[in-house]
Amino acid sequence: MAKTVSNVDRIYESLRQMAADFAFKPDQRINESELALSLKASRTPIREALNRLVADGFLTFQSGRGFYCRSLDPQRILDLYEARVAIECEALRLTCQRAKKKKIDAVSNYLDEIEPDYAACTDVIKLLEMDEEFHLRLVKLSQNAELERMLRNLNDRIRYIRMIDLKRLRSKGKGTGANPSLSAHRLVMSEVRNGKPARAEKALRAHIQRRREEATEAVRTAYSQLYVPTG
Amino acid sequence: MAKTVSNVDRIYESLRQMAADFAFKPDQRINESELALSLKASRTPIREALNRLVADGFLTFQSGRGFYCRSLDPQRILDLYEARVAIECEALRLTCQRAKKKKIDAVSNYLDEIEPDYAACTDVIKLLEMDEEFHLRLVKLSQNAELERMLRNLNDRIRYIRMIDLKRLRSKGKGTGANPSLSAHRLVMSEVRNGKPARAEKALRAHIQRRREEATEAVRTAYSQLYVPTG
DNA sequence: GCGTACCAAACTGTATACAGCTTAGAATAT
DNA sequence: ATATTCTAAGCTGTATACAGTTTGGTACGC
Repeated sequence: MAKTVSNVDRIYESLRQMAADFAFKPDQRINESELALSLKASRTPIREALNRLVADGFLTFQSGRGFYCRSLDPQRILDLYEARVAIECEALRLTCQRAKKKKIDAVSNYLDEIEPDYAACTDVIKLLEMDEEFHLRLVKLSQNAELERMLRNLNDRIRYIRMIDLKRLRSKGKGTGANPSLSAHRLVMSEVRNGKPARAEKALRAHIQRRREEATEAVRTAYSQLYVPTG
Repeated sequence: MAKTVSNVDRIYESLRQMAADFAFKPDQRINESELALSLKASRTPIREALNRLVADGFLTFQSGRGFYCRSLDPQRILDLYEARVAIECEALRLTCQRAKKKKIDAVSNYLDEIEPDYAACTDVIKLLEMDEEFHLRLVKLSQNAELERMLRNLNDRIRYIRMIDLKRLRSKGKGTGANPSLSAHRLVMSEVRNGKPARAEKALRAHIQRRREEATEAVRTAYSQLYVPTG
């Protein structure tokens, strides 16, 4: 009957969601009292949660001036994509070294399972969730908890831009049928199953790199969306 | 005349140092009131700092039960070494792609500069500082702020074990003269300068891997040191 | 018109109080 | 002796108060 989730956890989750979605505009000062009011709590737990978000890379903190939303700097976004490559490719390498065949097949099966949804899905958020889930499962195969932790953090911080990017892709090439990500995922898995770590890594690297190249444009779009009159 | 560093920053730094040095024993519950007394502050800023340390991976948090020191699990330490490989090797790859020759040479020069100190140094802490500084400069060459941030965090969390490891190496092979790390560093730099990313990566990977293999034994030693009667 | 000094409002930083939960230990029953 | 319940001490979670700082605006001097 124990309350497993505390108030500060709830607040932290809310704020993280808000930060991920850029409910705070880039470089905007964050008003603690306002948040306390809207989240129905006092400033103390709010500040605790904000501190965690600083360490997560969502916010920055200036002594005496409070918390600020992270800036939306194209270069920093590119950095995040590169960090993803670092984490995911090393995980892939480790996976090829030591993952059980059964576990690998399970991830391949996951791709098969979601394929109908993935192909038909029009909800960008759902789409991104499935994509992240695949990449996360892939990294989990490495059996390295730290790499998994790092990927989760990167996903959180890069999600907003990836969402913008996906929206752009959909609106541009709508009705093209087969999703390019899905086939890229399949290619990676097939190389892993065949025990070709170098080829798998190359495929994964190319897959992420392709998205990375669109990031700068996505950041531009994100700005315009964040600053339109109607939220 | 502005006070650039706040109280909570001071507390955070103190606590991080304590956590890195395992002033809190693995899995030990952390008493906030005690800390407040010893750091001469109230519980509020203490808790803010503790929350940051949770996000940094130094502590864990259980709702209703407070903060706990991270456990000292050999597997988790091995994970950290693998994460280092991920970060540093990708950084190296990026460095070979885009770092200016001048900047690369500067890091090589840094190795030359510290060589006398490095060879003569008997202080394990200083030695580790120089080693970390080299690896950090190497990652900085990649011009990726995120990779740099990640390496700093990993260094903080792995430092204690690396220190134990270095102590063991020194006591075992004392008076052997040339330091194996230094020559490994030189090899990496020389491959980078020659524009051989694959060979540089292989050398760096092997260098970190060698330390990783000793980590389990170092954890064992760490345990025995942490739990001896006299601190 | 431009820059500076000053003032008030707003906000952050921290201490403190207290309610509620957790936990360890004593007392009791089996 | 062992298991169980109860109790009290200690600790965490959060609200609130207030001191000190930052900030934006206004009045004044140049």
